[in-house]
Amino acid sequence: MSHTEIGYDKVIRELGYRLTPQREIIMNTLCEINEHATVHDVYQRVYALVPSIDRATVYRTLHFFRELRLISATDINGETFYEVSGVIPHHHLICRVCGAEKEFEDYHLHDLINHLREKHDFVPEIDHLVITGRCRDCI
Amino acid sequence: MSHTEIGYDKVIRELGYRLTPQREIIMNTLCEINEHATVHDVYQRVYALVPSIDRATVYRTLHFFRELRLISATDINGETFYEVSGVIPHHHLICRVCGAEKEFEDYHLHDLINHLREKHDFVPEIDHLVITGRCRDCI
DNA sequence: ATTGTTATTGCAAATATTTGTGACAAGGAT
DNA sequence: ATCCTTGTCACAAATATTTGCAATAACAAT
Repeated sequence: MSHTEIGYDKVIRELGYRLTPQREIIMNTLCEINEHATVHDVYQRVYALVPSIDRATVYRTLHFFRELRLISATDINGETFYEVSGVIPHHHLICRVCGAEKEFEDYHLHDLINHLREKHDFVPEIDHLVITGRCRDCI
Repeated sequence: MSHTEIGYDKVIRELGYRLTPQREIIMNTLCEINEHATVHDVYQRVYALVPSIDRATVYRTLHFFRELRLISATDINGETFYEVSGVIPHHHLICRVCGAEKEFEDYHLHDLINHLREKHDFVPEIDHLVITGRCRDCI
């Protein structure tokens, strides 16, 4: 997921916010990591690059990006993981026993999403769903 | 959700753990609140009842209950809410704009769950799903 | 009932996260 | 290019959450 594809800078500016070096660096970092990362992961990389950037800024920026839906935040077992929102959302199955992780594609949710839209007047925005359970080997 | 229905004490003992007054009080508190509550909510009530119980114990106990799946933990906008696991799981639709909250019943997920079980060899354990999006009034 | 084993707790210290604030800088206007 | 407005940042302080450890107490065995 390259940041050039996203056009996040435009989104930020069009909403009246400012594109700062800190935000650029943090977004680049998330793109480089290219899988879900914790605040700690992000800060570590950012610090290696520009040590003057404060932890609070990393926290605030990740919250900020999430609010704009530029990234997704996912709670897995009490820990929060951040990831750049892809063009097509994807989701995860995680085994509670062995921890195995498996992607599953968004179209599996289409029926559910349509149903909620038609019968419940609700438009779901499911950027990154994580479903825990048991995988084949742990049933 | 009354604690007598759950038989949580048996679950705890059968797994070799111990039923302590602290655990009883915290479980009772969750049952009394009877909707999703934050750590803060729980601690406040517990403290009013037995001030000697430490915050750390509340944190640890909630994690412990969750691990045993006696309660569910749900992340909503970065805040964690705990709730006693009901006999029949239920889920929530939350509007990102106005915050309106609406329950939806488990059977809406049955197709998805069956699909994941049959085609992906994965048995989902979805205790308490929260889907954010936009409600009718905010579309 | 008493004893022994060890899971659990309270306390304190460590770590993680959020928040207030003055200084700074992004970006629009001139 | 310079000036203004005000959103953003670094820093420090406040709060929230986790962890290490010695003392305690559940509960199984006797």
